[in-house]
Amino acid sequence: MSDNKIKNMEDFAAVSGLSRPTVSKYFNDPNSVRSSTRDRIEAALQKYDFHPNIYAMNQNRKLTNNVGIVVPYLSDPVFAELARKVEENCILAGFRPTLFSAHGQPRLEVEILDGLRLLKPSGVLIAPLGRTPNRAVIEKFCADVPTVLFDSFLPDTGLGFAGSNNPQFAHLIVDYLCRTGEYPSFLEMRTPANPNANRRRQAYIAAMENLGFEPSIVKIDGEGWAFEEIGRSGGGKALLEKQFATNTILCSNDRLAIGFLTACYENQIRVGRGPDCDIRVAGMDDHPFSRFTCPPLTTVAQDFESVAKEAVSILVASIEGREISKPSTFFDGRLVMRESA
Amino acid sequence: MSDNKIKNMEDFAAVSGLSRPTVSKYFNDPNSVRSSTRDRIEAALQKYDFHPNIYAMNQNRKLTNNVGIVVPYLSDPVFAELARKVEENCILAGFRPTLFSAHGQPRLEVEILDGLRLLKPSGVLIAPLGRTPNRAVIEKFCADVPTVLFDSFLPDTGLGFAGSNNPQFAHLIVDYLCRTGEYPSFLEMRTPANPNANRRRQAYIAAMENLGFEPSIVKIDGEGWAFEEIGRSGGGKALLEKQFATNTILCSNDRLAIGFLTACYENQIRVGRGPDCDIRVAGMDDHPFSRFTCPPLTTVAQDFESVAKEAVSILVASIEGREISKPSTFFDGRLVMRESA
DNA sequence: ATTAAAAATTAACACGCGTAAAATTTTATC
DNA sequence: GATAAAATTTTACGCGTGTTAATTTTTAAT
Repeated sequence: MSDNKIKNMEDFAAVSGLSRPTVSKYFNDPNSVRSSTRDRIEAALQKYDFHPNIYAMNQNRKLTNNVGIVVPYLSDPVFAELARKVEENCILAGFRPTLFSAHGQPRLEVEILDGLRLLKPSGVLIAPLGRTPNRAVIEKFCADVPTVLFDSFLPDTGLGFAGSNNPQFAHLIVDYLCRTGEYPSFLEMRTPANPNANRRRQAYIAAMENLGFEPSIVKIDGEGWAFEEIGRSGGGKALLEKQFATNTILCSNDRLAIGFLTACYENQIRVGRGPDCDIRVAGMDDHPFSRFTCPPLTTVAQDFESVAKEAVSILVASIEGREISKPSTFFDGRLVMRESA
Repeated sequence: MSDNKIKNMEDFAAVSGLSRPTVSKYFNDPNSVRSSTRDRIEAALQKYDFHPNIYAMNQNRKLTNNVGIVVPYLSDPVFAELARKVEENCILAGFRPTLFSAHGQPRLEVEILDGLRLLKPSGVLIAPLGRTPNRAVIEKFCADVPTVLFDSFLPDTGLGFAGSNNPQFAHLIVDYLCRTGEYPSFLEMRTPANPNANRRRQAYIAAMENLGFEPSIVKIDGEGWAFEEIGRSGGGKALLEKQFATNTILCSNDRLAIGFLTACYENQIRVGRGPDCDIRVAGMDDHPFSRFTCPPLTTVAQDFESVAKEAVSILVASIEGREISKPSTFFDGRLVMRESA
């Protein structure tokens, strides 16, 4: 640990008895130098702990080691989990991921993308907010920077996509609910913050018609990302006004369901599938807290791990110049039966 | 938008009819040039949309625009919220914040700090994991990089600290619970992931003794950051074994309380302050989800906004060379009365 | 031991911008 | 309009690394 004034690669090359270009080669790919050379460098690294200046590196390199990860709303535990797994996979693939959240604001999403351009990243993984005005911005961005979309699909944009098979989610839970009791009414926001909501609604309708039932959708007011509060107030109002066609409610997502469960509690409506219960409630996503609601929420679990892995693997393939065999993958969800339905 | 091959500041200076050093001055501080000059540059910016290469900038600048934000666990919505507000305040202060989560792993916390050194940030805001083996690492880091701690206090470390007055939290809620009913037993993890837990326990003891009651603490097993599950399983076990001295349970934090509420539900124990209820439950933090538990959780709200603002303001003061009048600030919590207690 | 191939060295330029000193121009003051 | 002050230009060097071409050294194969 005698780091005697090793200020740059020049100095470090000197103390390791090599030339700077050789050392530079090593840092760009340790396997590009002879193993005996590699050993000398690594021995010197132990003694002097030198780190190349990343700004000087990135200034000249065609490809930085940076990867940007952008999610619409990091305070939403579903996205926090997804982002965590994407980050993990990026690190495993040898990248330096940087995490960004649009905090639900389209303006911020644009700013993040602008900032990312300056970082000259090797690639970007983005779960778009999905708001119409930003579609063009994201398309433009994808044209400039190797970008993989995840979670929320945009047609003909980016290198590829990995996300959930939202229609399958709705079919799965609708089938389950119908099989085990009354057919479900659907609860959602009138203007969903996330475009996956639309696919889930459409699949709900299709699944219902498939089984010969009349779809029944209750749309509640509320803007933004405070889904629980929207589910509570809007869902409570819908309950009081008896807007639901049946006593089985399928919520567009778990966060909405969590708020709706609170509304049920406030109105002394017993939730569950027991004989003494008034109503069944189900969601979609398998939000980290869904297991801890009262009663625990029946839902469809997203396969975060597969989504994250696939998204990163598309990016890696593209960066390494390989063909992308399957640009878009939609992973099936898994039914999670708990006590709420 | 006729961006005709403007590749660097040289080119851009040419098309704006100025010299490169003047343009460079402008980008480092628009007010450092004459207003007529500023206008010419900004007019040219409209036409050519040039952005200085941040790698070249940061290579030579004494101070980069970067600020690192490090939190122990981003999937915990309490930290997600806190991080969001810190980020917001950094942007307002003119910085480029980058967010990192240690994901509860001390090893990752060290790696993040190592990575941050390379970024040569103007400053770092860190909420330490608080695990003993990392204390030395963080102290060393603080000696090298201007660093402000938040949320979790470490004595004699960094430029300053902003966090919650955890002892006051416990006093506040203990007083409330004693005033409105039976005195509380305390539920916590045997080996808390977060060091604030220790301050809360000590303050619970002090508050109880202050009021002439015998403190009663139930410690439950469980490692890691899955607090809800630990609260559910450990709390449920404690309930069955009748470990609690009273029927009022104060949980060390909201996430533990959320899990404990689930345990109560599973054991058909009615939670609340009504005459038909069996038990009262309270937490600390005001977790975003606490308003939506069944029943809604009585708790003490952290003043995230003040903590974030103060932490950033300490950093800004230090960077601008001003005296830091008050290095450590502990913000009081606000009692949030809901139905659980 | 000879020879071809692989790896390392040397020398040099490039990247894009910060910054400093001296010379020049512009602006403000009286 | 003269003078001082402020802003800008010119010139030049520095930052730490990537990268390339020509040369030398080392390794592997015969």
